[in-house]
Amino acid sequence: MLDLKYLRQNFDDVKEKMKSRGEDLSDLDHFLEWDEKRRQYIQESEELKARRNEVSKEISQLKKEKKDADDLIKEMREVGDRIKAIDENLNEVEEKLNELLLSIPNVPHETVPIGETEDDNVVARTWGDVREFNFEAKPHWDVATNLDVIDFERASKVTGSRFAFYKGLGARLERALINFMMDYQSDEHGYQEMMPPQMVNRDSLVGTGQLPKFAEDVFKIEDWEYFLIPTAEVPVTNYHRDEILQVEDLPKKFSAYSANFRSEAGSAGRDTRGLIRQHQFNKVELVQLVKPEDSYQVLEELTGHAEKILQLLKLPYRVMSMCTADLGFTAAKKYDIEVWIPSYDDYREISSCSNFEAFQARRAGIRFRRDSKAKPEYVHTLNGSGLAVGRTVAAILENYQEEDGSVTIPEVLRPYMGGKESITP
RNA sequence: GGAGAAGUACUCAAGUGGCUGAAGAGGCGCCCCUGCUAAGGGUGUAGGUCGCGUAAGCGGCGCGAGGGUUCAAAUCCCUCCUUCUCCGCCA
Repeated sequence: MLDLKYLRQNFDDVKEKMKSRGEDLSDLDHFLEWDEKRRQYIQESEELKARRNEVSKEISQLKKEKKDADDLIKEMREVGDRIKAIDENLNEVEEKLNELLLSIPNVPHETVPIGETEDDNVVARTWGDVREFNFEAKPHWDVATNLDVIDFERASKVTGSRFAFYKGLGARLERALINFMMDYQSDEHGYQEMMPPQMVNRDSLVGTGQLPKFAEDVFKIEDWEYFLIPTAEVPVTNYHRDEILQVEDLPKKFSAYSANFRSEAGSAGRDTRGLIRQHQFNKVELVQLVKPEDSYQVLEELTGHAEKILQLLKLPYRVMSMCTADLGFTAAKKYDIEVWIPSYDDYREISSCSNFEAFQARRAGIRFRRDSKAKPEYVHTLNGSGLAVGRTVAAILENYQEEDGSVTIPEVLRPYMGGKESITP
């Protein structure tokens, strides 16, 4: 959410920047009108309320003196009616204004490349050498099925498409990755470990920006105002919702493992095979709440924290700086980390690291005070996957496969795999 | 799920229609006295939000949340949320 006053004062500038995101701007046109109306209603209403407060004291005085106050009471009855009418108008326009504000995406940072499609994303750096196979490399779903470590078929029987059973060493590998990532992020990068609720209420999803605009992407629990989380970002960022933090508490660094649930509405037919696009997947998420002046440096650090995991797993990747058209709704700047997936003969997103500046903090009411006398300011929020576990498994199965169908276990994971060095048929 | 109790400022807490636009205490800030500690006196204290204003400032809202009754609500009514106690159920 953008700041009301900021939007009022920089309306044309914001409009221009929205254009660079490829946003439909028709909604924006009412803003100035509604904003003006709102303030007009507030003034009228408050003037009457001040009068009512004053007269109420007079009435109280008169009553005490056993004098007649009927005229004043009658007058105030009318004033009360007028206030009620004005407040109804006010509520109406505030609702519209709020809805509009909640639907406006974040303003891109000046360092974000301008672009019109995902093809305009910029490669920031690449790491590692793509392996040359001297045999025909298989896609991970074949590798996994042949090793009997993942069962997609029975998952569709038990649940439906886009689900998987991990079995045996496959399940162990998934769990090893979760533990390795969690351990590493807290031990080496100073994140505080969190295990969040995996369902959240509506306010939390509004806070991080999934609602109201993207309701079709999240699963809602029938008969409840609860939703399955699409990412641990939601519960963890909202942990401090509607709070004022002390400056000494910043930065807040949280790492959280959770399952993630996404309806993948609009993705029918894409990545239908394998682990790449599931309705449920595991992810370790990094979340930071920081002082505004620190957030861009922290974005670089946090991206590095995610990259480090890929480096330790020795999986080749590249970092993409998302262009204005591919930023998503909430980010002011975003890096996607893409891991090499041989069967796609391409890099695929495995982590997404974003600086939201105050966009989420304003929605969620997360503030801090620089000292005991200072006015509260909004924190900047950031998050990034560190990493998406299912896609990491896919990358390992493919990049570490051998001609005999076995898969070598990356060294750093072996302590988590009971010392095993490979998964064999 | 059933029965009951409670949610008031940083904390504890008084308060059943107007002098509570929030007593009192603790804590915290400032001042005085004393003075190596401790004690005492005075004084201030919603750290929120919105509107108007260049500003000083003025005003609205604000007693868990949202409605309602009333000239006037922390106080009366309704709905909801949370916490606690007992019972039931349960990994």
